[in-house]
Amino acid sequence: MPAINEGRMGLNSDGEKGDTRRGRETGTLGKLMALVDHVALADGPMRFTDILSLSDQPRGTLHRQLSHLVEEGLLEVDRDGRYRLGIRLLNLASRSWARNEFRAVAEPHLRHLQELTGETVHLGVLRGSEVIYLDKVEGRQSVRMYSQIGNASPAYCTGVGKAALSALDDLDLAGRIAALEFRAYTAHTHRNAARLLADIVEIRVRGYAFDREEHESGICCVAAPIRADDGGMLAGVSVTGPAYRVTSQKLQQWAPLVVAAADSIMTDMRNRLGPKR
Amino acid sequence: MPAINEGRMGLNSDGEKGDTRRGRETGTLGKLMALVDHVALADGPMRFTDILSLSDQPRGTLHRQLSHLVEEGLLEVDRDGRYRLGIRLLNLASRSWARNEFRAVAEPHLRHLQELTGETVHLGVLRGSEVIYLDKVEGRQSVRMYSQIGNASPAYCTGVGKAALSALDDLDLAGRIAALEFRAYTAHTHRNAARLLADIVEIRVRGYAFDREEHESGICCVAAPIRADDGGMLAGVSVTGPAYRVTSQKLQQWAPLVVAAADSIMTDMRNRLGPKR
DNA sequence: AAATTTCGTTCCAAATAATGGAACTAGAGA
DNA sequence: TCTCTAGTTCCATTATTTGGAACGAAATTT
Repeated sequence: MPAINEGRMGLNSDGEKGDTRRGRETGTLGKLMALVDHVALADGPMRFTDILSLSDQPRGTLHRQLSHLVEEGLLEVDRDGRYRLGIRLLNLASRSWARNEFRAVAEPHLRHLQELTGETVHLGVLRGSEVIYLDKVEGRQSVRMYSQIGNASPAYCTGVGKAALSALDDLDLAGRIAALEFRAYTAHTHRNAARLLADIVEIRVRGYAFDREEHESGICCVAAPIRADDGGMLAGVSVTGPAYRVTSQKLQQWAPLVVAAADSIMTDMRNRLGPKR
Repeated sequence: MPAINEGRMGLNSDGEKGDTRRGRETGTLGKLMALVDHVALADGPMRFTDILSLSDQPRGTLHRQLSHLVEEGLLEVDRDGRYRLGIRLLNLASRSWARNEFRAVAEPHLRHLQELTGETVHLGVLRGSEVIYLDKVEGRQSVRMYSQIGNASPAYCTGVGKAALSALDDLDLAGRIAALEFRAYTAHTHRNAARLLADIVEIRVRGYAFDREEHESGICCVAAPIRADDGGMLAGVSVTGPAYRVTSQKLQQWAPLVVAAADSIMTDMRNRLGPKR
C-alpha cells in the first residue's frame, strides 16, 4: 500500500542486465518471478510458510500469487502443500535448447575439439555476471551427461566466464565487476576486483583464459571468448579436465585449438546470419 | 549431430484440466505465459509483428508485455528484434531437474533396467494428456542423450503415456480422453477414443502397456505405470527400441522387468516420503 | 528525392487486476 | 474442550495494466 517505488524509476541507469535483484521494473511479473526464484534457490521443496517468510507479503496475496504460478505450471504443489519448480519449465527449456541456433552451430566444433583433446568441452553464455552452460561434450561419457547443462556458475572464477568477460568493453566490464561478490571457492579463487582485472588484461592480450582450480579444486581449463553478435551476446568455449591429467603444458598446447574452435563458431554464426547487417 | 527424436509435440503445450486456453484465471501471468507459449511453439524466432498477429492485443500493450518478459529472462530478443525463449528457462529447468526427487529415486532403477534389456529406458510423467520425459538411459549412448528430456508427447500413443493413463480412475480418464485430438502419427496410431479405451482396459488387466509403432514408425516399447503418490502424480517407465531388434517376444519377456522396476520406484518413493500419511 | 507505408516505441487517462486486512476453516497439541 | 498454527477466501482500496493515439525511424513506393 505505501508508495514503495517513488524514487527508483527515473535514475535507473540499467543499460546492463546485471540482475541486481532490486531494479526490476517488471511489475506483476517481477514479483511472481521473484517467488519462482525463491523456490528455485531453496534446497528442497518449500511450504507456504517458508515462502511467506522470504517474501514479505500478506498471506492472502502470496496465496493467490502461488496459485497462479501453479496454475501456469511454473510451480507445482504436492498434497502436503510443498512447492517446487514445475515441470513445464523443463518442457519450455527443452524447446529453448533444441531450437537454440547458437548451440546448434557450435555443436560440431565442440565435438571436434573434444576429439582433438580427449577432455570435456563446455559451451557457456554470459548472463549478467554468471555463466550459464549451454552444452557439454564428454569423451567416454559417464552417465550423467545431462548434469552441467543449464547450470549457472560465477563468471569471475570459471574459464568460460573470464573469457567472456574479457571480450566486454571497459565500461560494461566495470559495471559487471562492481556487481560481484567475491567468494573463495578454492585457495586459487580471485578475491577482489583488482586481481580479476589483472587476469582479464592478460586474457585480452593472450586471447584465451585459464582456470587453474579457481572454482573447483582439482579442475583446470583453457577457454576462449566468442562474440556471438546475435544479441550482443557473449559466450565461451573451454576444455576442462582434472589437474592431475591436465597439466599446464597441456593447457598451453590446447589454447590455440580452443581459440580456433571459438573463431570457427563465430564465423559460422556470421555466415548463418547471412550477409545482413 | 542428428536430433534423433525431434519432437512433433502436441499443439497444446499446457496440460492441466481441459485447457481451453480461454479459461485461464491467472490474470496478468496467464496473458504473459500465453505469449511465452506462442514463442515456444513457433518454428523459429518471432518478430514483434508475428507475435502481434497471434495475440490480438494493442501494439503498445504487447510491447510492454514483451519487455517485461525479456527483462525477466523468460524471453530474449536479438538486435534484429526477433524473440526467442530465454536462457533463464534453461537455468530454472536444470535446477528443477537436478532437485526432482522422483527422478533421483527412479534413476538407479532405470539404469538397472537398461542393463537388463540393453535397450533405451525412459521415465515420463503425465501432465494433462501429454507425457513429459523426465529421464532417459541409453546403452552405448550416442551423442544426443539430452534430446528427449523435457520433451512432451501425446499420452494416447506412447507406451509411458498409455501406462500412466491406465492408472487413472474412470472419471479422470474420461475427462482427459475427451480433451484429446487424435492424430495419425503412423498407421498404427489409435484414431478414436473407443480404440484407446479398449487398449487401456487391456493394459489395466495386464499391468503394462505396449506401443507398437503408434507414435513413430519403427519404434516399439513396453511400459508400466507408476503411481508417484507425491502430488497425485502419475508416471511411467518404458523400454524402447527399434522394431527390427525389439520383437514382440522380447517385449513380452521384458514386461515383468519393467513392471518390477516401476514397483521398485514406487516402493522407494513411499519409503523416502517416510511413514507419514 | 519526396511521399507513403510499415514497424517499433512512448505516453497517459481509463479500465482492470493486484493488494492487504480481516474473517474463516482445518488440524495439531495441550 | 480450547488454543495455536497453517492455509484459504472475501472484498473495498489501490496500483498496474490497458489501449488508443501520437511519434520516430526504416523500408518501400512514387
